[in-house]
Amino acid sequence: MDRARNFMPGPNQELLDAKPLRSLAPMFPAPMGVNINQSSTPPLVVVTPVGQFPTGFGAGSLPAVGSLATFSATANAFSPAGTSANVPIDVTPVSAYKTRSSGVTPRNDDGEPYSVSQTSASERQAKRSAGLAAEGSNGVKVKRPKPIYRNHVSGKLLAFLPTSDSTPREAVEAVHMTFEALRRRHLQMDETLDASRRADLKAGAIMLASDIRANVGKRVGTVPGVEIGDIFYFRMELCIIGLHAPSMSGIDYMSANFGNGEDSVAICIVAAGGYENDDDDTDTLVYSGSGGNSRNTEERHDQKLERGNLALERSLHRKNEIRVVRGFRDPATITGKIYIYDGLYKIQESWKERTKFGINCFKYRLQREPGQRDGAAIWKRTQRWIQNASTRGRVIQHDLSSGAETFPVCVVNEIDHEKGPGHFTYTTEVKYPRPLSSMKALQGCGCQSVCLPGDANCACGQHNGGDLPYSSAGVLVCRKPVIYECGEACHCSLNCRNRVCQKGIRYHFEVFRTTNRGWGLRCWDPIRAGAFICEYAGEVIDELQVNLDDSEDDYIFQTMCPGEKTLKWNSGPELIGKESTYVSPDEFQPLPIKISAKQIGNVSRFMNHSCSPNAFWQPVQYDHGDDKHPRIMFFALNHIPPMTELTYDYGVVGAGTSRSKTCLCGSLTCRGLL
DNA sequence: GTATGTTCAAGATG
DNA sequence: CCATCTTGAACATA
Repeated sequence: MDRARNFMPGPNQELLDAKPLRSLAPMFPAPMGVNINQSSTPPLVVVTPVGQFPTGFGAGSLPAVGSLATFSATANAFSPAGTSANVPIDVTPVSAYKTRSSGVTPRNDDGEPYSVSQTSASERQAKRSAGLAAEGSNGVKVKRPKPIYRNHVSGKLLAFLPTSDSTPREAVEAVHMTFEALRRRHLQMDETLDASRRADLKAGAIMLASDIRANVGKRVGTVPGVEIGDIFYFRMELCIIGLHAPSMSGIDYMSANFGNGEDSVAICIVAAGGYENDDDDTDTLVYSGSGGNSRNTEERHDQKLERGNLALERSLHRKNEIRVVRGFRDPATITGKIYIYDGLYKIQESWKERTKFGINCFKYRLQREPGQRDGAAIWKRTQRWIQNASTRGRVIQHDLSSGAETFPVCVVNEIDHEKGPGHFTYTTEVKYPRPLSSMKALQGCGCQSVCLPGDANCACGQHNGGDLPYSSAGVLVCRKPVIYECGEACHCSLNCRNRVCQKGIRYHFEVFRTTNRGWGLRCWDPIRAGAFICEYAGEVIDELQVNLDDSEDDYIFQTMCPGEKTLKWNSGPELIGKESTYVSPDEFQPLPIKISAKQIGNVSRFMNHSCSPNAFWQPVQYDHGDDKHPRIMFFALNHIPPMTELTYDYGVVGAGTSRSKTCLCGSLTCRGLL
């Protein structure tokens, strides 16, 4: 529908021509003047296959690989040295590390150099070709090409770094997960020392000093690997993935050469959501210009038409697309803020307005480009459902848990006429074959009131390896073989931060009909990386019990080795110079526990497999001490936007198992079988 | 709950 | 190349 417009020359043509210089677009065999980045199609397909990279560029530094088969092979048989050995790349030692000497050594060590991301590689390509500017007279000049640093911290491979054959989505995810790992780790350390809590800034400083980032350089339009609906909790996250560069300012803009001189255009805004306008209309947005507000030393004054304000004004006339990140109050978090990437908008009009403080301020009305998938609209919708569950339509069962969970678990089918999942009994917890009292007891701590991080006398802290596993916000810092929460033997209160999973589900789940994978699980709430999601409830199968019915296989949980994305979630330590806790697939030790959710279970039994999952399982103990049969808890691998299907990696099945099935996860790095 | 003050870093600018 | 300026978020405290 909107497509025809993309091919028409219009007032924005020069800008459209300018754009591909800074994106992946030149690699497409596209006719001149076609705006490739303009997403009239949903950005689900925005990922660029690696094969798009010309084999010759970058001084031959990129391998001429790129088939998905190649990637799956490396993903399956991951070995750190082997993988990186395939990635020769020009390495520059990291020399700056803002948090002092702790981590960085020049490249003198045994580890292999590692590629930051293909996005950076493409940036280099873009910068090299920028001089040629063969695309026409309107090439955008890159104003300040920055050196591309390679990161090499303490001689260790950095946890989540994408390889050169990562898709843009994987590159962004990898950078983002690295940031989150660093942030959680620094928060944990800060809380131990009761020091400053700006772990977001610390993580950001390390990321930028090491140049671990995606989509370096400014661009108009979509950012490769960033999808509409993606959620964030800190401004620094937007910065390191290349969505919105300024760490504070709400307006990101760039200068460009349009053939007839330099001009500035706005490229991204963060609408902080302070001004709640009409509820239902998420497609228009009124944004206020910046400046003029009173500062400590200055008086209030009228806003001036300069910098960001000027760029917005120029963008009104150029009619270029502007990315919009919308901030909302998130009632679920204490600080209560969440940022949602809402896709591309255009400015319709601007005007001056006198504020209540009596100063003139600029206002801009933005209209969302049609044909994009919902972003902020989903947030508004799910928040409404959370406030009043009866506003959720298409419900075929209002509470699958029959009141067992704090919040009802509804069942919806928007696909076909299935009436609901087959019968089972809902239970909130796993059920052991033997009474808990007969199992080995878990040791407890003697802490009064609550356990505190850094308390050497807290037995639970010591049991967990010295640190409490959760931050004060209840977010898991790092994967571990087992996590020991405080339990009955502990003297601390139920408010202790070391009691998370035992408090049960805190989200509004819905079981929904998928198009091709039966029933699936998703959530109305946003879930931040590291947050506890749910337990795998069911019956623990006694090892003595044999001859299981095959039909039960679909609902059996076993601790099989998950893929790389999950395994690397525990790689925070080496980022701050501590010993890596990475467990390679070779070293992976499965637990004997098997849980069947065929007869009894909870929402977890509806979680489908994905080779690129957003959740992972983690053994947790709190009501007994038998480490071979822990409870299995699911946590978020990365931030999960509302209404995103929750998936985990079912793991690699050993050869000769009758259980292998064709995988339908649809991930670009799908292993094919499960 | 909310009002206010302090501190912070990236990138533009001169 | 470097110093200065511009921004408002995040959080602590009142």
